[in-house]
Amino acid sequence: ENIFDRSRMAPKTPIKNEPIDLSKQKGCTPERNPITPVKIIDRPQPDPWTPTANLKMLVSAASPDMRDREKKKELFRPIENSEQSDTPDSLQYDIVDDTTVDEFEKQRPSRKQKSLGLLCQKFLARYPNYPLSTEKTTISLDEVASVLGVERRRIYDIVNVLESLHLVSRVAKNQYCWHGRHNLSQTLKMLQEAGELQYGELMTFQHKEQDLEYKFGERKKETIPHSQDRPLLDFSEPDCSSASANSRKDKSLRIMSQKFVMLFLVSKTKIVTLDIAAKILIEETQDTVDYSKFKTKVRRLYDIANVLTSLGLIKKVHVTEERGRKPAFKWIGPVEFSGKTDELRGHSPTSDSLPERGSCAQYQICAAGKQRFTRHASFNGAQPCEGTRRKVSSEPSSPHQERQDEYCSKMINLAAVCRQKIEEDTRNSSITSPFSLLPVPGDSDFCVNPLPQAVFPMVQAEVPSLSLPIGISSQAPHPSTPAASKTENGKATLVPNQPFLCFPSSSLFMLCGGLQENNLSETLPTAGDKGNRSDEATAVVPPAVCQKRCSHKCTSPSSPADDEEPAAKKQTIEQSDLPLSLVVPKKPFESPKAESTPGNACPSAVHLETYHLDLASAAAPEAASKESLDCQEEEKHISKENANQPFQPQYLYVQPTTGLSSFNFLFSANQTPGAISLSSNQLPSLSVPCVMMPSAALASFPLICSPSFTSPVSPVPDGSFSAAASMNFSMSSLASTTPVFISTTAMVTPKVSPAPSVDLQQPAHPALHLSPVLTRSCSAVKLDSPMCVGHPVTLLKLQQPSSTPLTPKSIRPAHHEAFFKTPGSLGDPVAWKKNEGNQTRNASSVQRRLEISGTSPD
DNA sequence: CACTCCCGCCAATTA
DNA sequence: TAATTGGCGGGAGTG
Repeated sequence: ENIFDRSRMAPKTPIKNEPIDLSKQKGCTPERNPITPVKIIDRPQPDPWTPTANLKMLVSAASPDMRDREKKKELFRPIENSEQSDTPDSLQYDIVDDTTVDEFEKQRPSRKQKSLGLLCQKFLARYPNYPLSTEKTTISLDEVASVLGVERRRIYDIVNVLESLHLVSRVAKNQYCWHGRHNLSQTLKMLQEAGELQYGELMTFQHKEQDLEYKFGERKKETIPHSQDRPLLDFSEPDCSSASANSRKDKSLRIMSQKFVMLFLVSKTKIVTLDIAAKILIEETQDTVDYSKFKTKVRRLYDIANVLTSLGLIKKVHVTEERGRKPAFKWIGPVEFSGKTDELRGHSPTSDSLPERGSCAQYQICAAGKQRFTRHASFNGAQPCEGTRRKVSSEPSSPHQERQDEYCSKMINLAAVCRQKIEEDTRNSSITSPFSLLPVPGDSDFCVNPLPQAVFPMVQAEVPSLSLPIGISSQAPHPSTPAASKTENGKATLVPNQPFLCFPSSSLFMLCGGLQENNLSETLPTAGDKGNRSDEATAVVPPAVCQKRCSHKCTSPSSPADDEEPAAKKQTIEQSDLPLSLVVPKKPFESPKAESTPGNACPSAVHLETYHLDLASAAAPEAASKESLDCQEEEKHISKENANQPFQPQYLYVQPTTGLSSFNFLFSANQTPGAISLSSNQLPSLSVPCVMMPSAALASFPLICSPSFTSPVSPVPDGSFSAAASMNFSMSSLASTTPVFISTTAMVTPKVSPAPSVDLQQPAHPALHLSPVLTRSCSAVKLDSPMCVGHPVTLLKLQQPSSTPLTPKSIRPAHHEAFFKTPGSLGDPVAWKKNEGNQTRNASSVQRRLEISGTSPD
């Protein structure tokens, strides 16, 4: 019977008949494959496209479960219909169905004919876009596979993407329920909202959207979610998905698909380049990014894009950048989604759940698979771009703002991703694996002191703030591997005008004074990283060590408080519930500061995170240091005195940990007055404007303080140190390997004795790499002694010359461009490949990823 | 050669 | 334990 059906079909769309790959099914003998001798040769498999082959397939498919037989029959009919419909869609493809293709073609179906997009079209043709609500259409994978003449694997690809958009839902093994597009708008709306939360914030700063050719321009809408919104997103229930849902499955293709769609929805231009999307996705998913990962992501994106294209949601385009033409996809689906939500919900039960799922999906997704890492961070929309951008631009060479913009946009995206991750992690941690978050008390190796109040209360409403669960933030403890710290090149550079410091290497963070008058008392819990998946590693690391480091370096008292950890955990957990709600000021950020400083205008949202240290570098001293920072029981008070230059943004740089997957956070120190205050208080959340940067970008940079700062960190009385201490980011860690500087912005006062301060403007120390951009006036000091306590203002971590082996590239001074660029932007994948030195971790890896152009500052 | 992305191995999950 | 799912990446097809 089947055969007959098949045969009928065949005639209709001979061409289209895909080559069926029955081979898998059973031993189909290579019977006659007239057509593709080659393959045949290779494999004994029969050629699919022949009717017989098809029959075989069908039979084989059917046999397994006769159960669906009837259904199949039904299905088949539709299929026939579908075929006809198929072709039309093909429009999207340049390819054009060459339906005209000769029969030869038929025989040897070209790749295009076997494309996933085409297959998807056929698949879709089988089902009505808007099925009657009354009738539920079930989809049998076996059937479909056999009917379409493909392996099931391919069907999974399609179904997974469709499922991410809720066009179908899995009801049982081998069974999917077709919902059609009724809920599509709702789903998209949800995704858009979610996307805005995640990515949209970033958008704020793209004022320049115009420039962006293809970047994401995001909407700045005020839509920024409030903490409240979160609940919506809440992934709280992974459940939503069908029973099986939680599995890793939620992890990849489905999630990736949703995120990919979100990018489009959030993008002003509605155009997303593949590489950017891939990077974003990678960031989310992976700690370590390497070229192969990138390639894999791209492959997956093609898969997804093909399906979305078939759905008529996107189409392929090319964006032309300076670098050249890049493949991209443009959203051609609906853009505005008025709230139809009602409808959505109304739909089938499965569908009902959908909305939730959709919202949560993203988060869930992440959460699902990865508990291994824990990161906590929350951040709001960032507005950093400008600052960042500027910096970048500051570079002498890069005149192209456009690019920078792009970078910014990319970064934004990345940041969003990071945020998402963090959230997820947080969630997870709270939910599932708290441990991951916090080291077990016993374990605590981390120097981190959980600040009881890790949380920062938000001070200023104006600034978009994030609230982090305190615990989370506080926890930073994880064993950091000293090695890691070493690995880094400590390059510290100060950038004139820019108040922030960057620690190139992994674990550093910077605080910059410069807060405005407001005294910010910050407790930066940021450090908390925990051992991620590498808990083990962390565990391994003897706490003592950490402490040592801390103590040793950190003059600051901060000691890893193991004890605290428990508390921290608790907090964390609690907080987790809290969520990382993002508080976003609805207003666009216009912090006065920003205004004041044109360049830096972007107010940044603060992102706090807790990273876990890289496992790899088990002992990340830095981490410790970070924690230590937090640790500092004291709250850090950073007073910003520089009223004068209120606006220069100051950032705290948090070293990216693996968990973060290479993101660096910069917290702006100087916010609008009072904007940031981190108090040791229990405030669960902290709102700080910050900028998040892809670590990669940072990696290459040795940023440092901006001299511009006139007023150093608030001189906290003894706190100065304390301040410093507060800042102290676990200096210990820093100290361990890399020399850190803390200095006021203007100058580095190297407390560190060894090296006298360097003149800012000089590029400097050989040791340091100053990015060209930075070059302006940067002062870098090398300190042998890791820490400089005295000045609260800036910490610099200098590279140690030899400390870690750097790859040549890593060594290179990064361009300013590099700074912002995402790895992908950089271009050569090749660079990525380098990652061999995993140990170097993020920083190194990042650097590798990124191509840093090597203009060495020398 | 770069871009696409098919194909199918094989691990993770489920039943 | 077998079957279902689906991550993943080699490497082929296409331009």
